Amino acid sequence: MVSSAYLRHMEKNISTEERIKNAAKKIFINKGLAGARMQEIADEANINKAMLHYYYRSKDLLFQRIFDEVIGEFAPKIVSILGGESPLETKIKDFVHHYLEMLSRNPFMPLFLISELRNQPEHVIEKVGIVRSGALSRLGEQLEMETKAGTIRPITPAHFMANLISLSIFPFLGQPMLQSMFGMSDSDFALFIEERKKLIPEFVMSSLKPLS
Amino acid sequence: MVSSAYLRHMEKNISTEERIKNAAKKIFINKGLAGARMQEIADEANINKAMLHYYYRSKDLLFQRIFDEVIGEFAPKIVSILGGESPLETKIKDFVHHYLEMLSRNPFMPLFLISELRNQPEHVIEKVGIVRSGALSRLGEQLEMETKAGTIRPITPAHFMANLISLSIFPFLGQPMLQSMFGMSDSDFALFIEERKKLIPEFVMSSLKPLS
DNA sequence: GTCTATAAAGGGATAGAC
DNA sequence: GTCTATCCCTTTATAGAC
Repeated sequence: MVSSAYLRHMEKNISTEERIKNAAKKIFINKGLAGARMQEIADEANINKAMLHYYYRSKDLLFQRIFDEVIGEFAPKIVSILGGESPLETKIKDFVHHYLEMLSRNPFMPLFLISELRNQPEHVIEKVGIVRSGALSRLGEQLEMETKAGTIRPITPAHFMANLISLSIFPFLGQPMLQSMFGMSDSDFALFIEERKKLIPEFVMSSLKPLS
Repeated sequence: MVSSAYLRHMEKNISTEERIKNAAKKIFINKGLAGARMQEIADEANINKAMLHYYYRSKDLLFQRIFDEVIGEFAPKIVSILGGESPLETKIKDFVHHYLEMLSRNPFMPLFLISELRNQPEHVIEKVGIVRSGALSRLGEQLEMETKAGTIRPITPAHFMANLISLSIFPFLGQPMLQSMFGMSDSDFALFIEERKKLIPEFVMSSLKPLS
């Protein structure tokens, strides 16, 4: 038996906790751990500071929760796309399409992840599970197989991944720079990213094409 | 007439000011504006906190000085390489070689610049002078000319620059990630970057090659 | 110019009433 | 669960002696 008082309690509880998490995510992503202020998070969530500590005990714990959650949204897709059974070209297209789409909605996520990643790289890699899952070794075998078959030029998984990730993610990191340099408005930039959905796979594929 | 007392004074003055700047650069680059502590900078410079304020008045002013100076080291080379008269392939090679070399010595500079750039994008672009100098328009004309001559596929300057910068700079931003993912030691990573000096120009050139 | 001591502000965390 | 008030440590900045 569940009392209606209990239900009301849980509703409010969930709602406040969610509000805090959303507020904290926004502030942390924009300012980082060191730059974020508990007061700012509280204001964003329309509650007072004491509530933050009531629910999450400390700034560090709150941050850790947010950080892990963001990684959880960001990472598993990489593993499933790259570790899957699709042909190389499909993987490249899927990867680029999925991430440009996602980053268009969350353009500050890369800077946040990369900044804070430095403080706990091993924790993150473990949490992402890209190594543990074997996705990388399967990708490596795929690259090796295609090389032997003569369908692509030889390339190591590290360089392949570095190229793919660089081309997809960096433009969001350099967005202010690119917009200033080329006088792009926000909608220009959105169009620019849209173009890259086609351009990056072409770019990567043609660089892999064997020299005839 | 310049007294020897004055010279001693200036020597010490320059020396202390330099020491502060070097210390501040190191701390700011590693921790960012919000994460850096004046005490830490003072310790690094082997002086006391009061000196920092004596020379630079406030943390914000000290930061601004450092930030501008770092940009001054980083940026002009881009303008001179890309805005010059060399053939496209030479520009690509020069760009990649110069920046991978420089970033190998200063691997934290990209994160620092990109993080803090968000707070003052227009100031930076003006300071860099890449637009004002006309380097970008000259590069644009060069791309257009080569396209008309049929020596390369059509590409906009924005995408060209985005590709080149992404491939060169991102690996340093993602260094912890790449090292964890592929189990690279520091010297493995150095070798990885060394390989990219050849790989990136090949990669970019082959993607520009007209479809036969 | 350089130091010690201290003021002043900022910001994370807790106590206690409701 | 939520609020107000407050503690207290950290950090920036200044005063003042040398």
